Amino acid sequence: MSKGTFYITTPIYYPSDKLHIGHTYCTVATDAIARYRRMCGYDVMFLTGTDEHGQKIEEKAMAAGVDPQTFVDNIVEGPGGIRALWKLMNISNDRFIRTTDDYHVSAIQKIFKKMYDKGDIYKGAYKGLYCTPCESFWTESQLVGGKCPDCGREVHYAEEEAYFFRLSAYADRVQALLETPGFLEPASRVNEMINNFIKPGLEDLCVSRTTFTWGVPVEFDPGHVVYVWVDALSNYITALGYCNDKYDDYDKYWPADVHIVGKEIVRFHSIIWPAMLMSLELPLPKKIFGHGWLLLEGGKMSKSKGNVVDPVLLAKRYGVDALRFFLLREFPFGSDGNFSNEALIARINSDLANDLGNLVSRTVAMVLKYFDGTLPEERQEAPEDGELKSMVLALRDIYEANMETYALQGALMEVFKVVSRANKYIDETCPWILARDEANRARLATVMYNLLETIRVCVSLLTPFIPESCGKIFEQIGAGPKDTTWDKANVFGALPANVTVRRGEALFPRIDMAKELEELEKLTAAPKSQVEEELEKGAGLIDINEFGKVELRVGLITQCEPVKKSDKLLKLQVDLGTEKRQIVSGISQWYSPGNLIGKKVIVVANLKPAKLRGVESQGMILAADVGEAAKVIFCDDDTPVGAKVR
RNA sequence: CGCGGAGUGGAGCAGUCCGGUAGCUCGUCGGGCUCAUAACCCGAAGGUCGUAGGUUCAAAUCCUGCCUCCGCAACCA
Repeated sequence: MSKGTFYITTPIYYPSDKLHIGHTYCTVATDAIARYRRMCGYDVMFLTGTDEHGQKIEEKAMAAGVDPQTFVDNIVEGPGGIRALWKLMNISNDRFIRTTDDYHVSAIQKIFKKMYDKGDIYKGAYKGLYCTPCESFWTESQLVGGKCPDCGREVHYAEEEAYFFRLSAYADRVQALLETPGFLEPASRVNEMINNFIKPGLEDLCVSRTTFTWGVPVEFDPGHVVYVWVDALSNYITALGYCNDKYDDYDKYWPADVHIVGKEIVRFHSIIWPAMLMSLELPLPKKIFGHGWLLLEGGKMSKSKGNVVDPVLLAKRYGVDALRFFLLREFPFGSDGNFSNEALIARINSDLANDLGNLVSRTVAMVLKYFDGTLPEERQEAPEDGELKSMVLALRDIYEANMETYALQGALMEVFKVVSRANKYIDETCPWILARDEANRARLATVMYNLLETIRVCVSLLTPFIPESCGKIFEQIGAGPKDTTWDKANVFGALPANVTVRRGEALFPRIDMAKELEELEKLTAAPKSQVEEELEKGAGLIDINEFGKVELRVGLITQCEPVKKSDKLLKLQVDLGTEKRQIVSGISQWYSPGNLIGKKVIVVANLKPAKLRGVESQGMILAADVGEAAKVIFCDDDTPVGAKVR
């Protein structure tokens, strides 16, 4: 019966913040694929998890006043955390890995050592210009006036020891791999990888850090911690038991059939990860699939835009299945898609409520009304049954073809074509007219049976996408577990002839679009401003002396021009009364030179100079953040130039 | 000339590889039906396929230039 194994993974997510709809999208898609494979008879291993090390976590934990482990424990396992989110979203992962799990940590140390012993990891020097007080390396181009861009002090040439992975040694093999059809999909990503990273030359990769401690220590060289590449990517094998005794499935499931990843991390998975595996002399994953992003109003989702969509809110409001369905039905899996509340509600209403939910509802209602819920066994076929039946019989193959190429959207579209056809079939056969004459009893029963069979097949195929709702529908149409298998999905006539239906609740209630949009607006429109949040935390308060360190003055803009080769920068000449300053400001998207010349603004006069796009900036002008945009603070015309502001 | 994606009826998209009557979903308008979650079914209106050239009997599709939008990367002091 088993068709073999199928190992599928999501990325391991970084628990520095709550996860948003984008992470949910990726995980839900992976879940649907995993469920599909199980339904087909594969022995599936579906892995997801969290990548918990690194400087950012360390800093976040410190800011929250807890140790890093407590911090990540809370985000991962705590209430409203990542595991709770996956439970809510009905994710069927077989395993969950945390990179802070003991077995993973010790496995990473062994992996690191293996690569070191082989000579693929070597101790080298991270060379560069070093600023001692800032403990930071800078490249030539990052320097400002030859000095540290952070503090403005002198830098000196220094070397710091670090471990490097000989990525360059695998460049040719990686390129060949990338060019292997089917390895990296969608195929458009292949050129991107080759043009951006292979062609310019692959450099060896720094794989250890000494600047923070929250990571896997390099066993044979304390003081170094393993950097994210080795630590995180290896999760795909440590979770199977590679280099550890916790699990024993490596031989069974590796190599992975597919790593589902977001397009932003395609590079790590299609270049660095294979090179690491080559070094370890392990088989390579069969496929990397880079899905697209959900964009909001055409732009990227980001915290600073305040437009991060909360999956919990949506799932609770409309149902987990409705959200799952929307994500996978609305967007082509490989490309970016525009998320909007309108689209969500429209999709739920049209496909789930109007087409599928209503089809089930009207069919069950008719069987109850005309036959008291149980069909008689007499049948009478008619020519108009043919088209519906043949569509149902052809559906599984078409669906399968789509699913095999990760065209989740296409698979769903095909199922709904048949759902629509069934609705049309009701109109063609007019059961309510048949019901008027007892002589049509056999014909009427046939129509009902055909509808139930159509629903059975369609819903069987929808199970990987909306598992819970499908269970409820099966109950309503009287389908038992043996009627809803993959093998029965290309059979017409699996339900018993005298099938009994049961009335159930409305599965997908229709949503009042205008009302809901208003509600959603209210719920999402009031995120706390950053200032409020910081005040709440009691952090970020300064005393008057600290404020006094900032020298603010009124300045008159006398000249203004765009900085060449820059999208955002304007070069301003500002008169401060006692002196003139050149200030570069990133506001050209919102202001043209004409709107600025002659205006009075507030200038931070004692800011250390910095170089932006090669142009020196001797201060900064104050502007308010308005979402992504900036609004410069202008002074009244009669404010004297040079006046101190406090 | 940094890398990549995209511009197709009001909205969102398919079609572009392999030129040949421009298609889908939603919305709008008209009609039908009454089993059903004011749902369902039928019909109609609406597009010089970003733009300018070129190749061709024929271009949304191939070639060249240009414009606009988006993402990544660099600069939002």
